[in-house]
Amino acid sequence: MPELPEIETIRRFLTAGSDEQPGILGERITQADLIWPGSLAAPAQEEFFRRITGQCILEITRRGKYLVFKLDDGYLLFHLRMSGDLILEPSEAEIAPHHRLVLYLAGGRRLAFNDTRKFGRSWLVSDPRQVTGKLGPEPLDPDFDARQFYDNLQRSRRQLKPLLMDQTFLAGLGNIYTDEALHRARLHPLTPAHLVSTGQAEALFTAIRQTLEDGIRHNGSSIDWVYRGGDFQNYFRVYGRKGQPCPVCGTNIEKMVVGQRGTHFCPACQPLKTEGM
DNA sequence: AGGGAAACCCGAACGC
DNA sequence: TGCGTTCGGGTTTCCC
Repeated sequence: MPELPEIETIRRFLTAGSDEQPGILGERITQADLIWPGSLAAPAQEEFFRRITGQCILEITRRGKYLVFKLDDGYLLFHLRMSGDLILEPSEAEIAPHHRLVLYLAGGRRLAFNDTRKFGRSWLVSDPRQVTGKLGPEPLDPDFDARQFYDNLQRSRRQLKPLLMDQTFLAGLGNIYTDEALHRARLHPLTPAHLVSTGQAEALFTAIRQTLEDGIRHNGSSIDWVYRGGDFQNYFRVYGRKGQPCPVCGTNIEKMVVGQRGTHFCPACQPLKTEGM
């Protein structure tokens, strides 16, 4: 389930390649095959085929959980949602189950958008901001600092967990890394944002960055049957560890539902701060 | 404004 | 073993 570190891992792989094969920068798209039309959010199919064919992939960047392919003319964006993946394979390989969109490259390879649950989407647009325009700041952006983060927290009375997962507040955190970052910062998921002190905001800011950087360093997490390659799942402090000891204090990790999401935390390390405390 | 829920999906895990 | 049921997870949309 790709969050920022997993998306970044895929981005780096497609850009720089691996020991086995080079990346795809500079490759020309010779043909596109839309296997499940629902995976294309925009434009309409005919226009998509007309505009994508013959274009070169110049650059691959990331904005929040979106992958942004810069083409000769326009941008191709992917959101992998829960179960999506981008796979590089020989053009003559058999179309695997759950392939939704495939782009044939001039060099004899094929980029496949594979998505078991059909949640993922792609867009071909002239300006990526048409898709990513409402996203909040990038947590790893050097120009974004703890002070701005604190100011943003001050403006909200929402619970930290849903707020951090709100992509218009901060771009890139999903359920897993949010739980991990809150534990690292010793903040309860239900803490009202405006009650977070400057010191706590700084700790949370640092925790978010460290959690994401650790995830990226480990090439992301490979959980479920989805994305494979990373091993950060072996270093989770709280996520999926209900009933197991907190790595800091040994108290059993608890699980609750916050904003309809499974939320893991240590009741001892992350006490709930309320108004008046 | 913000919380809750439903919808979109399907494989895995669970219960019997 | 095999069947039916429940669950999860990112985002959008709708309702209160």
